[in-house]
Amino acid sequence: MNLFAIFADHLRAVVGALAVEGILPAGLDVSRVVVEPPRDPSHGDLATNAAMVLAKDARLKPRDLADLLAARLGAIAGVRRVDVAGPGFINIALDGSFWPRVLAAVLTQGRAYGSGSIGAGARVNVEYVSANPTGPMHVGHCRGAVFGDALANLLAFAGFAVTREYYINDAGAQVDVLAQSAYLRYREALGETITIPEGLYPGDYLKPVGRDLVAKYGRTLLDKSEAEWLPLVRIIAIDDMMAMIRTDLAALNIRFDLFFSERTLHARVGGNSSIIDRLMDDLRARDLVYQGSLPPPKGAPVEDWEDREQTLFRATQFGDEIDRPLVKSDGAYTYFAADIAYHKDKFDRGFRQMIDVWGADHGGYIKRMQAAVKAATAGEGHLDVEICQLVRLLRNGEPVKMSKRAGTFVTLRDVVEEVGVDPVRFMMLYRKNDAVLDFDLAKVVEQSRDNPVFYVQYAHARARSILRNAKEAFPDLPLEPAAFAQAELSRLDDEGEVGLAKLIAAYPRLVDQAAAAREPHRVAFYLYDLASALHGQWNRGKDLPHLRFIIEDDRNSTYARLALVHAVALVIASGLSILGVDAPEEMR
RNA sequence: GCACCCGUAGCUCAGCUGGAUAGAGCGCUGCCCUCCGAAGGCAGAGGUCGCACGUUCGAAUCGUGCCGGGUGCGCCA
Repeated sequence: MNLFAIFADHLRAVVGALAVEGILPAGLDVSRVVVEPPRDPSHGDLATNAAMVLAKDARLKPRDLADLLAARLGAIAGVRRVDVAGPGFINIALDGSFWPRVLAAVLTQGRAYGSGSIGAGARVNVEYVSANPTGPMHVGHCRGAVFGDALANLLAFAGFAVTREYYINDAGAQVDVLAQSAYLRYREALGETITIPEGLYPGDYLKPVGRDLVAKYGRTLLDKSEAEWLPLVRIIAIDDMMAMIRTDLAALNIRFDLFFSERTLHARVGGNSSIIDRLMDDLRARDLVYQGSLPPPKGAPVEDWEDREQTLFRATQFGDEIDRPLVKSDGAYTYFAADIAYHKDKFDRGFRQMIDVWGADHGGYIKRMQAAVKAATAGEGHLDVEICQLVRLLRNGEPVKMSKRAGTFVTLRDVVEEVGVDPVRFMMLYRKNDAVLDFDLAKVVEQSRDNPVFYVQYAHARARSILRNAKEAFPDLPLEPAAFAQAELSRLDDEGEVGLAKLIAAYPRLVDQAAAAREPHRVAFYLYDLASALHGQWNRGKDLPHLRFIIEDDRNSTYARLALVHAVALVIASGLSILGVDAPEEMR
């Protein structure tokens, strides 16, 4: 039950009816009409810009059109008053019976409240993390992982059919380096003293891989040439790295529907052409690939630039700034070529909408990838790319020093173990994804108002606590969700109570908008507001005892307020579950 | 040199896709526990929305140009 959507429908019906009657021209474009909560609550419950947006096409003055619309809107059941204000705003005030109806809907729908409006079951593929399988995940991966996961949750809640996908970069040179590094650890596990040369991965996390290789192959790999052992070692190493990454992700409560291997794109089984080969054939057939050379970048001089003929994709035809290479000088495909094939594969698996979550350092690749998707899917596929900016890790305001070479980089697991999943997830989402984020290890575990994670969880715990206490005061009151719908909700007429009801009524719209904008942080900020309203109402009961949620000698008012509290708890729990954060029964 | 992101209160940030008097936390000042969880709440002070033009009935939001910060810029991944 999205109040704002309902009134948007009412409005379209009114405009349609006026057109039928010949009062307004037919076919007015209502796409810019919005129904939203007015910024100032004294203006009413709903506001619309309809008159101002439609005035020009209707050939009426905004105020006159507003009067016309207002008269019709005033006739709708549940509407108490309609005003025209300012340049032509239409403000709608609902009568007191309306908020109880919203609450009743929440209590009936339970956790389904707010879900499923805009997705309409459309399939969406969300690809995120996709960290190289060459080591444990570090903090840098954390934000993209949490953002992608929460975005997927949000879209699923908004009614999309979401597939969560991880792209394993297991085909490039870096996994050969991984295999070489693992082979050294294998020899080490067999008793040799090793030194790890520059360019290989020095981390201790490869020692277990060495032991796994001994367990599987004994000493037999020692006699083989590199060309022979490398593929064998590579498989084990990648499997072990992916197992480690899955464990890291599990620590953040993140799971994927599909891990897609880049290697499968390159594979030529039984002498057949690979998926990338077939993509290239397709692009060539449509004259989107050619042999040519690129101009050197202007400005910043590139050392040892040499003009070179290469295989290029006509990215400029699809909005990119320059054509992009698909084949390396050694004849292998570029990462970009594989990536095009991968996205084409997603499209062929039935995804018209694809969302990729990338780190800030990949911002320069968005245009070429979108161009490629357009080209490879003949314009039918659509790729959105969400960029997660850097995270600056702090401790009490001081930057945490990290150096990969010194082995002092902080892993994702370190952070989760130090502060816990909930603070990590919430704080990573309590900022727009395209803004740099400061993450202070000391502050996020503080249990105070400074810490929004705690503040929101506390509101939920407080609501649950009220319900527990009510059970003692009124042992015979039925506190099951369904029974609450029988409460006399019209007793909720205090402004603080109505304020809470209005916030609850705004939740479905918020979900729609956050999903459409791909912005899970809006859910986090909304929850903060809702928590604040609950804490506020609680404290009003300190000064004004008749406003307390539990009134010992007023069973009916208590019951209505418990229904409200229960609805608040439901919505907080719902929002937190989108963020992947726990909604605790009590704080410890 | 070019592309993308950011610039809002002393600090850290929201601002509902162009609406009405720009909001919150921290910090500062002053209040509120014999009372459902004070791990909380209320009030006050504090802003030329980086700058300048432009579009519009209406701009923090859209366009153009500057200024400042970040990321990236032929075969790597």
